[in-house]
Amino acid sequence: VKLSQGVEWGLHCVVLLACMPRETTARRVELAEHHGLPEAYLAKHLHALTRAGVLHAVSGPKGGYRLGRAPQDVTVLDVVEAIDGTSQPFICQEIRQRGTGALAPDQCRRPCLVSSVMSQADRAWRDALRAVTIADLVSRLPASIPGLGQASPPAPQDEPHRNQ
Amino acid sequence: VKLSQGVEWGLHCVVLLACMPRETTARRVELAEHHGLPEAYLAKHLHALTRAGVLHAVSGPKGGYRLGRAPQDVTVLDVVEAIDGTSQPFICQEIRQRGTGALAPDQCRRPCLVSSVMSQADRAWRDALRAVTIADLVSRLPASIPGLGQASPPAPQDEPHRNQ
DNA sequence: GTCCGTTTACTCGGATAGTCGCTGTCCGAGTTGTTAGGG
DNA sequence: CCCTAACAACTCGGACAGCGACTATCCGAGTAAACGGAC
Repeated sequence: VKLSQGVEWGLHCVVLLACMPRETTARRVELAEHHGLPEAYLAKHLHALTRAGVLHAVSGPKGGYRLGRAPQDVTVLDVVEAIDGTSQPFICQEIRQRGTGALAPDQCRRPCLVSSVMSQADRAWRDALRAVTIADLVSRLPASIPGLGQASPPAPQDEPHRNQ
Repeated sequence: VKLSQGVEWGLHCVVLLACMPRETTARRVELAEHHGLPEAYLAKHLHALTRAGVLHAVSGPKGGYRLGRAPQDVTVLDVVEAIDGTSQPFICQEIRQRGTGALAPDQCRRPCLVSSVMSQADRAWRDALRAVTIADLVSRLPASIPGLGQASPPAPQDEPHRNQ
């Protein structure tokens, strides 16, 4: 059981985008610097989120990312599946039909019990993630964490050439 | 989200051992050939199960593996954690305290919301696996799948030297 | 016949290569705002 | 003054190395049964 760290990055970025006013785009470098993340690698995950429709990317100047759907229509599961894939963690190899103790095919009409238990657990996990939306996370934020959109606009020339 | 295939092997082996009469040891090669699995690699997972106390290993002739506890006292989660480890799939990196949008330490008294949701989902997953014991799986077996312990004992010299 | 010591064969356990996917990084294609020139 | 067209800068998207974990395999340490000999 191992979960990609990109899921954490994607979730925080999506929550941050949901905190901003609608139709406002945030550039990739802004999201990266806001969280202290490598901007080049973050691009990979943001692209995956765009492919899944969770985010909407705008090219060119004044471009950036914004939410593809309303915050209450984006679940945590959507973000997780967009980044880590939709494949089930457990794939039954039907070892009950192999080896000296192989069962007859007619004995295997019903799915393997082991596979059934693992699928049920996986369903419980996904249901727990599907029950929480991005809007829920935003509404539960401790206080005011607008973060983006406060420090940058007042200082357009924040770090022009690093030495000045 | 990725699950080791060794979990499937371990679960099937544990169920098979639970189907045999108590105090009966099954050799590693028997378990491997019964399921059509590589015997050398299966050793790694069986050793992990032994380390966790799920299985009990006996060395020497007439040795082998047997259950370390009663079937109703061994949960599916025990097997999964023994093979895949007990570490949580999601580890919060506290990125909310990094970057330009870092929060003050006193703002981070409560755990990160993202981490909280992921932990809750993980708990649901583990609870689903903990609710099922090996005895439950054995009782739900379709018909009679004793498998092991029927072909070997009647033929003590099954394959003495491969050419005979 | 019984007991004991040696041998022997058999078991599991840990150390050793190979391969796939996540991690991390870079440069190019596409698009839009800007600007200069002409009408 | 207005329109048009080329320019330029900025954005995201896809292709390229590096590393760790799972996969797969081997041989050695330890143990208990079996056997032979002595009593």
